Amino acid sequence: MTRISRKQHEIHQREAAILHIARRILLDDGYEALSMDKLAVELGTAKGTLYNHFPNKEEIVLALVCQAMQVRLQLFGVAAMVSQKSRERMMAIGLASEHYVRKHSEHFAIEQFVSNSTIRGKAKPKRQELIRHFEMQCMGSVTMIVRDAIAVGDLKLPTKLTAEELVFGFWSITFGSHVLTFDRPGLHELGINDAWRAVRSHGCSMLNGFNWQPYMTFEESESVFAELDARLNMLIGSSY
Amino acid sequence: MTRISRKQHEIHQREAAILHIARRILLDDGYEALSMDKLAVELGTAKGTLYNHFPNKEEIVLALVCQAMQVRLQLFGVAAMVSQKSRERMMAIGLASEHYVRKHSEHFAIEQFVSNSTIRGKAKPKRQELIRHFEMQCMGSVTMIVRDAIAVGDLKLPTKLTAEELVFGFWSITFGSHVLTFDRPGLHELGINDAWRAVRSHGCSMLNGFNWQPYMTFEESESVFAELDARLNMLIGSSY
DNA sequence: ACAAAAGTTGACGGCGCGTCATAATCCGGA
DNA sequence: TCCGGATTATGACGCGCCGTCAACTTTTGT
Repeated sequence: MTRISRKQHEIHQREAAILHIARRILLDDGYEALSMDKLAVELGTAKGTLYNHFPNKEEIVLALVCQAMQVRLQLFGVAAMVSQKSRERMMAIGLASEHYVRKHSEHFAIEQFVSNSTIRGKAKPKRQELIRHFEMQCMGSVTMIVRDAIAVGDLKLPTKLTAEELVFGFWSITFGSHVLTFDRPGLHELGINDAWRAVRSHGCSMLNGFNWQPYMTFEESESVFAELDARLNMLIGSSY
Repeated sequence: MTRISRKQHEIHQREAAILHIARRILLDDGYEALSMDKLAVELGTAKGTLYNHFPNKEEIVLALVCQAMQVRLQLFGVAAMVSQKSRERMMAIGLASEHYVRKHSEHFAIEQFVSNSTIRGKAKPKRQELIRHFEMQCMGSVTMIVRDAIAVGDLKLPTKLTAEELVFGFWSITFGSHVLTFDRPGLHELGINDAWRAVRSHGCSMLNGFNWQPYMTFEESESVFAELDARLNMLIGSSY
């Protein structure tokens, strides 16, 4: 009995160790540097053993991606609860994204490795579904804010646009700018001094463009952002 | 004399042939399927010959990326001339992006392969500069529209935001949504029925959020988009 | 016509992924 | 305590890929 659980525990622990080492290699030396042989050596086992845990290299990376998406999802969940006012909740989602990219860049970076690549295709269907599930949950948590805003009368959907399509807009700008910020070297030299501030500003403009009440200039919104950020950090801190 | 040119011509032609074949393989079978051996076989020469033209595989792909960026740059150039009104010129840039992704997807797809990857690092500095140059030119052509708009009084920059940072916002939303649209399978199932329309709508909202004159509801803007698109297609057609 | 320069070739070294026969270890029952 | 079947660990191996290089062929200039 104790032996069964000991063995199973050991196996479970090793799975975590594999992911841990893999993440370190990915972050330190990039995707190219991650090889199964190296991983096995660092783990202190034979290569074959790795294949008892993961069917191929891609699954390891995608397992890391799943971890990352969970972290983001959690942040979004917290952000959605940070205020009663619909517009502030939406702003908080933006902040949560920013927080994720800046403070959990190790996760964001790993998401980037697989974003436009062939890696996804090599995963087992189960993993693909899982990833899709996280994506939907993430999107769902934001869509709910939009629906609430409409219900309360803070927002009216633009012509023939669904709530999801509106979320898509926010998703695009956040995703787009964060990707650009993150892996474009030297935005600074292009005249973009504070990309993060710019993104917040653009998000604010977009909400104004949607006529999402209450209207807010970016100056006004900055103190709100500060307040939301503080609350967000508190909630995140307490949720550990 | 004729022999000199014949030989040089042959070499030049082969370079084009290499790129042509490489593009086909990339688009048909993905990045993983592109191998130097295969390329050599399809080209009908020995592998070593490839290395007289390109120092490594990545350079081949990045040469394709350069071609792609030139196409985009050309489209942007045309778009910037499609109207006198600053806001319409900006809208045309959005349309040009859309046009690029939809009608020249073979180029856009290739840009995607290298977007967040290790490939860029393996290129020669010269190629890196070239890519950077295209990027700056692209951005510059849009920044100019913003500056013009400010000069004419159609637009006032938000607080402490540079013209480049404003362009960055547009770049983000366009880039972000197009990447999401392009390589996320089944946005449709997420409730996003017409992603292209949604992007145009969001761009419009953003411009309104910036108070870029003249103010336009998305309904109003749709006919403008149609008109601009027609003019764009004409200009593009005539520039071939 | 001929030698030097330029271009071509494909076998080779090295590396990475994933497999599989073999060896080691674990576990329940006698 | 010991045994035999089941589970897990191992690492040499097959295969495919990249980039090199010495040997070979073609082109160029004289």
